[in-house]
Amino acid sequence: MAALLATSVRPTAAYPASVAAGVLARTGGVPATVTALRPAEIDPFAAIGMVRRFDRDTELFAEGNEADAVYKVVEGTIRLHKLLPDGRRQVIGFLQAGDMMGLAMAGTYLYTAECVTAAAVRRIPRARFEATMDEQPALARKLLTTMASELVAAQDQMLLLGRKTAVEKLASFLLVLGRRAAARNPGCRRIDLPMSRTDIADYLGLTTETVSRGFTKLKTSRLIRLLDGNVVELVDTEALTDLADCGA
Amino acid sequence: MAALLATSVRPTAAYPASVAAGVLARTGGVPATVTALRPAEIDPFAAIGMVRRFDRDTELFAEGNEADAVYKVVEGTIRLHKLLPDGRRQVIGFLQAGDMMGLAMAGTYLYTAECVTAAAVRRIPRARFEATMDEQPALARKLLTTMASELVAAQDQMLLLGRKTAVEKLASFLLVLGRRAAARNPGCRRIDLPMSRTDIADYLGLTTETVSRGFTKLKTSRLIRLLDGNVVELVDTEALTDLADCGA
DNA sequence: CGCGTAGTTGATGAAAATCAAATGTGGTGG
DNA sequence: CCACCACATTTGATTTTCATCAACTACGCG
Repeated sequence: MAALLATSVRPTAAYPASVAAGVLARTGGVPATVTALRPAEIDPFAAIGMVRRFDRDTELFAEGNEADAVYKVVEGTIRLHKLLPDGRRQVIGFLQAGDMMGLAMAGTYLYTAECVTAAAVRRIPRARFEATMDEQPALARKLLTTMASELVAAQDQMLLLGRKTAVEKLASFLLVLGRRAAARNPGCRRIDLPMSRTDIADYLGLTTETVSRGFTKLKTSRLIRLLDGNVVELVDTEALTDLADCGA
Repeated sequence: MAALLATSVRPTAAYPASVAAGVLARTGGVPATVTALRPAEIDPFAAIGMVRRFDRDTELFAEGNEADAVYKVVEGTIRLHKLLPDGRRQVIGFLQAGDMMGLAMAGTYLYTAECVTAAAVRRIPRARFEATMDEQPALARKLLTTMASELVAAQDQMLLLGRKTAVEKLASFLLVLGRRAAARNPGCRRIDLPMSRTDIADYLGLTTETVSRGFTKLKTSRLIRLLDGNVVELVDTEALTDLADCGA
């Protein structure tokens, strides 16, 4: 059960919020004019905090660190995990642009956050975060909705971890990523898998070997195709959904 | 994998909020004067909705039902679960007095809620709930904190389901219940287990047989004692914590 | 080009599921 | 009050799935 070595935080660049908003508009799929017109309504945090860039495998914060800030992913993929004392690891989730972390409201972070890919992350100091909520009462309700859907995702993951077989877990995982990809890019059946087999295994409660065998099985039965560059094509979404079963 | 039969909703009694507040004060450990003085500050929902009583094994709502209300448990134990099409069941959580459900903010409930014991539940229609949040902006922030700790619990449960062994799962489960019990009744090492072995199994991603063997193992190694009336005594909390490992 | 790591595939083992049966327990009716 | 019944729990035997151990292959990078 390999525990990834935690590297220290090494931001490769930092921008004030105004510059970063431009970065977001340019790199994201959203037209720059829209974000420029009413950034606060689209993202209440767009004007708060700094966007920092990090190399892949960099640790943003560790389980147990003082929770002094909330983060919002601007670009790249972030991995959250928890560890058992003997090194067994559970990946709690993979975050992409728009996802938030550190909202746990506890004194310390309850999981470790690391960059799966090079990433840009907006860091909002807790004091600023609280102040913003004081100014904008509607914000708490928006966040409540966000938290609610995170909770729903967590419950789906419980069903997956507790009751699904290895192949069902993998099919579910690919379908969820497929839906995320389709949301950004409608009709797209291809998904990027920037994370390693070990990451996937630790997310699904399996081993790398079992994940690998799962991919082979799905490939052999023509439900997916493995393309170059860690890209997977969902060939038979129908059959994958049957496998994954539930509404997750 | 036995799926419990869903019985229809059969409230055995209903009280207006004012009467129910009295019931709460009398049956709970909180002095009646305190709840009587400032109920809204202690529980913003104390004056909203109706408290209904239900028999054990009654279904409150089912996965897929229109989510037209939010609930707060007043008394008794409620079980939330999700099902796979083939009947495999995952218990998402056990709720006790003070816990809320139905906050998912989706159009339909995403899990089924059933009474483990006879229970009293305050039902807050969604419209009233939204209106109350409009009136009391601070409420959303309180709920945000509630949701955050639910999310934390869900993440701990992911670690449990994905990476812990059968006995570790059981030890963790007992410790969490033990902490809950101690919170209500400081120093208490005895916990009531109103739920069946099947419920526990479906909560921990195991079978009843494995849960039973786990109890036997913990009993034989003198970490717990099984008393009459589904009561468990945590004899060696130290050793149980070692077994359960993590901070969960 | 070769080294190192990530991923795949194969053989074996262990934990938990499944199958099966015995034992307890609470509730009901005689 | 007791006997009986249905069902929950425990215990035992066997099977299955997935983890572990081991080897090989492929890919990326210096």
